[in-house]
Amino acid sequence: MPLPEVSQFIPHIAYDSVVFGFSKGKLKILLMEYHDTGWFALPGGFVERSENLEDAVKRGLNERTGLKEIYLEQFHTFGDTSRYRPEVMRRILEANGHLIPENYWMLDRFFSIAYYALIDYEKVTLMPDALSDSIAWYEIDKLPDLILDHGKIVQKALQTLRENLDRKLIGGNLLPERFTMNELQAVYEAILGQKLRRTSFQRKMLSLDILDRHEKLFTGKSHKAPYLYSFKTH
Amino acid sequence: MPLPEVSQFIPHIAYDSVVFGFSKGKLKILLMEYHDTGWFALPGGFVERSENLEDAVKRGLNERTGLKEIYLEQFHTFGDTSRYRPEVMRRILEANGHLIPENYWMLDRFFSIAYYALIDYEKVTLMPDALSDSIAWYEIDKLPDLILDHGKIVQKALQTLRENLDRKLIGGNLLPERFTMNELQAVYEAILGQKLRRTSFQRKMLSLDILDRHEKLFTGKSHKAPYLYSFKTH
DNA sequence: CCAAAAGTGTTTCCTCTACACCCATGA
DNA sequence: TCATGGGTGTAGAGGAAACACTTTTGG
Repeated sequence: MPLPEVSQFIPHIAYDSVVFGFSKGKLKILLMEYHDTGWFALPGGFVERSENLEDAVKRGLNERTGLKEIYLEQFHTFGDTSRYRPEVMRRILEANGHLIPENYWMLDRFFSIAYYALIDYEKVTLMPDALSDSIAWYEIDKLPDLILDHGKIVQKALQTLRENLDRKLIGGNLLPERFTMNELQAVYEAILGQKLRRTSFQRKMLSLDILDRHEKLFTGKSHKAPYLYSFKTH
Repeated sequence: MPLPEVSQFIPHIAYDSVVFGFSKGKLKILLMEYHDTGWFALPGGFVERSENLEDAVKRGLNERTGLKEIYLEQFHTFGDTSRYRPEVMRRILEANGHLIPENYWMLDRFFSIAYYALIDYEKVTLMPDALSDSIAWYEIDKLPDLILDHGKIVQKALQTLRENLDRKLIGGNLLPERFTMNELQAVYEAILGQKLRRTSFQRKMLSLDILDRHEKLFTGKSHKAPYLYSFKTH
């Protein structure tokens, strides 16, 4: 695959996405590992000349996860000069066997507009891009070192997610359509990083009047079967 | 003054600032009026090649208000293609008597990183820039029409300000060092757009343990003199 | 019947609200 | 002494937290 031409994209502008998923009781995010470098990074990309910013982010996420409808939230734009480390991108491109032209646009200084996404872990089909060995899930508290300021971006994403937890009905976007109260509580606990009281949590969620109660889920275990819930649509 | 050269600035990237001040019981923001167009816009600018984003915003605000220390908060980046209206900037430049070169960089598509600032109205000395007739205060609910999406930017700034009102101790940045409880309440009411109860407000503020109480303020009016307060520095 | 987990009732505590009252000030 | 606005005391309403209790399930 040839190097992207600057004529296709807007120079100096990139996005990075922190994609949250929930599985086996753990909060996870997606990371790319670049060929032959051992370097990890957030999935990101560039904006085409006539493309809306948010459409660019959705396009990139669709290419890597196969998802069409994605819950997205912009949370910060990173524009410090300390992000300007042309040797990092140079090494990534060279490790892919590219010959880099003089003054190549991808080695310029970039401003990164950061988004977080919330997705249903089960619905994702991961597809690495041309520069990457892999794209995979990593537990939020067991991340490898990331390039540039991507570690800081993850921390800011997590902080914003916590602040928005009550205001924006985040929980549902990380679960399948129908879920038990226990599963929802596990999501909240994973995001906040602390245990919550079972009875208080249940009452609080029910009092918000945002859940529909459905049939019970029989698991074969010898105890009362929990109800399934879904978020109200309107 | 000659047209700025692209070599000095990063193309495609701009910032806009919503500068809040409080005076005579009203919440106000700063607007520029451009020469010979009747057009109003937020104070904004470009980022120099080796300049941190936030330093660029502070530089721009310092040039227009004379203030050195400014409370700044980034709240959103606007990147829709609908913002790309080169004829707007062309008219502004031409109204200033400039001859515009072919493919001039200021007529390109721009992404705008928006900040809001909170400042002490009394400390400001307003200075218009080269393109503007004036820079002046406008009451937040009596704004003229603004160019491009600047109206949307103001709305988003106000919304973010309201959401952050409790979390970030905003009130103090809009007042002088020392103020009465009544003045602080007036700031809150102006931001929220609604009346608050006097006694509840006082108790709430005091219970937060963020205020120091100082001497009384004697105004010569025939009633009990209110205490002056300041925000704790710690 | 038992163990385990889900769901609900109840008591307690704390906070916010509403309203009243007292205080300080200058005319 | 009065009018005005500032500050605080207090009783009641509302909601969160803690704990106990009941319910449901399969072994």
